[in-house]
Amino acid sequence: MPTLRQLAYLDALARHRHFGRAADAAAVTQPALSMQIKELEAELGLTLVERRNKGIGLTAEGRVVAARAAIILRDVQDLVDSARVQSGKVLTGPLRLGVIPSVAPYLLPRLLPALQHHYPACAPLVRETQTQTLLEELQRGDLDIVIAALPLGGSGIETLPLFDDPFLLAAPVARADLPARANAQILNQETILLLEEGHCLRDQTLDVCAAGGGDARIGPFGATNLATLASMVANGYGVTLLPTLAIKDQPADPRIRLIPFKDPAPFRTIALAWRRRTPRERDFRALGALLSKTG
Amino acid sequence: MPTLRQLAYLDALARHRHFGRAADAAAVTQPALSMQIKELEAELGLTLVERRNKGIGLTAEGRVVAARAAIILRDVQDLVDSARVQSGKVLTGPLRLGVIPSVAPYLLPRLLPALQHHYPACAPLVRETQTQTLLEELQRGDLDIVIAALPLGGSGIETLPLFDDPFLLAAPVARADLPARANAQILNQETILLLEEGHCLRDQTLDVCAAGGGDARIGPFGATNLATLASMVANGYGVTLLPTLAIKDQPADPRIRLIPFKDPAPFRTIALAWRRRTPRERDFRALGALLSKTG
DNA sequence: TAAAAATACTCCATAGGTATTTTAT
DNA sequence: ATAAAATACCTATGGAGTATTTTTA
Repeated sequence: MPTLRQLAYLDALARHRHFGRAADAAAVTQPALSMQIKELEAELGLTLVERRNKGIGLTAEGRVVAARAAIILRDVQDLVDSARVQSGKVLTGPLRLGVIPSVAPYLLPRLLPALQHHYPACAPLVRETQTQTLLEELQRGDLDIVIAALPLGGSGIETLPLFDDPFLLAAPVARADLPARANAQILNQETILLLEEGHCLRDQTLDVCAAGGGDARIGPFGATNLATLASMVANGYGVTLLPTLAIKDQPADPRIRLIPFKDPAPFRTIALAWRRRTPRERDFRALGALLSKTG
Repeated sequence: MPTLRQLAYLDALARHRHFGRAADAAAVTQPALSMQIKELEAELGLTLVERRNKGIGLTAEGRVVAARAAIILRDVQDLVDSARVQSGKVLTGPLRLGVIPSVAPYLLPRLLPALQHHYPACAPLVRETQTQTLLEELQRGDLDIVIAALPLGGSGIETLPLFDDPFLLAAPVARADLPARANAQILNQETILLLEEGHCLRDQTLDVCAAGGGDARIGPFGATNLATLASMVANGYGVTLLPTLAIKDQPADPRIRLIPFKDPAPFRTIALAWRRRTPRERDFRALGALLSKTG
């Protein structure tokens, strides 16, 4: 029977496609990892790795075995996590937290100190990227928990809504012609500035546009973060929707006019998401409670 | 991170509830197993085992951890099996085969030699017990494959029908009053001898009785195998249904009269069953093909 | 020829065995 | 008092490190 160590080394190799870097990731030397892989191949009677000069590759069999190994390793991690939870410890140890870019800079400055205060034994590790990537990493077990906007599809994902985050229309302050209360139809006459493809906020903004008739002009550049988007608005390139979260703790840019929507105002819902089979649900609900209190 | 060895020892301990016997099962000495369990407890920060004088028990946490460990160990076995299948080997190595008692003595004498002949590297390990137990052991991964009668419920179980096995009415030879062709109604006038509770053949026989009106008398004893049942019939205690499989290769008892049913004759369907997620499906289909050819 | 993996070798941690003690009923 | 697990101690295996060679694109 192979050892977990061998499976972990194979997993590292599958991720890095390079013996040396995989060994670094596994915190051992390259020969140590090479030997274990060789041993595993001998034990299984298969060639798992195609040794090449530049960047090795897994064989077809190697990919199958590595995929199984990844699942096993995740389940072992779950076993360890379940033990930790059962020993009564709430939110202790590493917490690999993924957050979408349109939330991270506004929520984390409040969340992380609160987490440190209420759960000093918790060691959060934050990763910021788009929803799709976060969910994939969640499924693989590379992340423990994700903060993103609903809807969060994907089987095996459980969500806990945290709060609704209404959108505001952000226009250059010069646009005195705009009314005090916006509606979706207004957007039709405007150039809408958006985040890059793949950002959920982009899609949510387009949804609002569609609700208003849907023939707004789309700005030529996609921003990578809301601050950039806001400064594009400030400089008169167009208008955009900003989530309340993004402006509530920020100093208002005097060149931007923020216009609330008439009821019912469009909004997004920020939620926690985790793997359904996680043993750490109690941890995650505790985090949810903390976020609701903090937010 | 715990080692697979530690999880395997915990699994053995959960099964045997006794350090010494678990150590035997794991092919190590008792202190070796004790040490690893202790190490695992230290690593997880939990007490897994209640040490008592007579027969230890797992704690609540221990049961949870052991259940997870069992799944992980089964998945590792699947990984190894998948490697074996991928290396092109068909039906090699151990094959833990479960067969119901009303099939085993009639099918195995033909199956095992054929298996030995066509797949000499295959090492079958046969277990004979009732369907319910077989299916549980299949799910747990204690068996690789099961031969039983349909229907075989249970999620995650895949079945491959092998052949239909018609029932014959077995009566004492003195019963010349019975017609040359039986039907379900005849059973109403008879004392029906059955296998013990839990045998699927018992239920199938009762189903036939129910189809014939359902007020036959049930014999007072439940037999544990068909040979006993047949000898009870031979000695005039009543009648029963025998599957064709059970008599086709056996010397006929001259004191028993075997009466075929009118079409459509009642029958049972013998099938293979395996875990849906097994990596050995090719092995099992090969076995199915062999059985269909042999049978 | 240069990057990367395999090999050679040495060392040490650790799993396992035997013998014995402790514990719990 | 006895069965069973823990402990003590020793041994041997094997995993890991360093240094070096081999491989391959």
